Amino acid sequence: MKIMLIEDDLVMQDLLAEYLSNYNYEVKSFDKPLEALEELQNHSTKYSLIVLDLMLPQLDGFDVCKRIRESSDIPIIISSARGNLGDKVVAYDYGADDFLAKPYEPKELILKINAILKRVQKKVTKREVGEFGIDERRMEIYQDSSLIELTKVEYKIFLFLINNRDKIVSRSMIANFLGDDYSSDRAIDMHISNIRNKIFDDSKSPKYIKSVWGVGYKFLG
Amino acid sequence: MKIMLIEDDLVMQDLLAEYLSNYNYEVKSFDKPLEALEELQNHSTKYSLIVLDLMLPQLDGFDVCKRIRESSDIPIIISSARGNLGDKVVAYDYGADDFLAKPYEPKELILKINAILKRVQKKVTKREVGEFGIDERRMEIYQDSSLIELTKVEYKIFLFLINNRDKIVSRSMIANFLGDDYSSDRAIDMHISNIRNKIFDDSKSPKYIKSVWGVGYKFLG
DNA sequence: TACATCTCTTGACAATTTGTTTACATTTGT
DNA sequence: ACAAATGTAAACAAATTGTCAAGAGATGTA
Repeated sequence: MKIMLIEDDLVMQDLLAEYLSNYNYEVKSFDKPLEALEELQNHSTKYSLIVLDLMLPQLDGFDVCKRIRESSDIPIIISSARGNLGDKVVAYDYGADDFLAKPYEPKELILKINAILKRVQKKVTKREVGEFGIDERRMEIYQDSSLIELTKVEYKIFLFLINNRDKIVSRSMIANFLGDDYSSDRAIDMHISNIRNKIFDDSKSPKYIKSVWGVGYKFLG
Repeated sequence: MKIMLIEDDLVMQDLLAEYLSNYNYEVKSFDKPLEALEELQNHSTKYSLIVLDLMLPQLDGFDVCKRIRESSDIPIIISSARGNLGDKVVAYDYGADDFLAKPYEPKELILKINAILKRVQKKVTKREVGEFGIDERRMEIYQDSSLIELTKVEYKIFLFLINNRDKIVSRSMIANFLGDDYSSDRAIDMHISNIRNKIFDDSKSPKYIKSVWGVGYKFLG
């Protein structure tokens, strides 16, 4: 589970990152909100939750919150030294999911994170797309309620395709989604081929994964 | 994705052009607004977005904004050294999509561009032109709600024609639109011929794609 | 550690699909 | 009628994809 931490106080940043990592959360910290926003543009799906500090340089924290909401529904916990009611109201108004007044016990943060993730997980985990069932928490995909035995990379690619159903997804988008290291086009083709086999799809007359010549692949929803 | 940059400060121009190109945006810069307007008259469909600086010679930036809006809906981001509220209001009033007060971080510009394009993309995807339905996200064109199976180049050419409906489009404009490498006139004719077949059009008495002798082609809307 | 096993990537090449050119018939404008 | 422009079938060239098989990399286990 990956958490984005936006906090300009570097000491605080380290502290929280360390603390959260003890609870098996992977933390990526940003002290510059613009960089955080940029990261979200490209890799928003990587993060499960954002912890956002209000006192920031460059940009007002509320603004950051608003901007995140423009393109994503990731849960946001706002932390601020100003704990007055007005700030809280504004924060919720801008789409924040919870508010934490500084100073706070790290444990409080963990509790809130757990609570929110639990709430959200229930909603997000387990979905149905056509005849496929997706259980993100278990990293499992079912076809007509029977489990498809996918490897990790296959799972990720298939999930990515499903999440972009009917949209064309280029190989470089897939490679990018898989991580920062670039897989070759051929490697991705191979994964697609293997996935197709496992879901009994046929590249010539595909029912699920269509090749878009010269562009990429498309999951037919 | 191509962006038009209207900015009279040449240093700034270069800086931004370079920066944007790092984000895979192709930039065409203009320091003279009149030239920009002229370019838009002829090739407005090439551009996805305009970044317009207010402090310009010859013509007031607001005026430029207004004039662009007379003939096109391309998103406009206005950047200006005067960041006061009045300017902002006027800018929005003239149809600008966003406002950026100088000095600003290039990153902010990127974020705004991404945000706007995303917003617009959603709206633009799926349109109807005559009996044709266009779904740009899926890269698909339908005729009377049945899918036309076009190749990549055919798709691009047909889209280009549709986007210029009732306007005459020369072969060189098409070649230019396709990319930097030039296709021969004959090759384009061939594509047109193939498209015509797929949409059941007849070159002799065309219902959709008319040849304009000595000039090019025209999509009849 | 050493071994078996599973996973991922790569090279290679055939099969396929797409794009361009050639060649010639046809049409158009003067 | 003539030259220039267009239409298109067919041949050709180029690009992309599918997948086998081999090997590199991980992971688990005795």
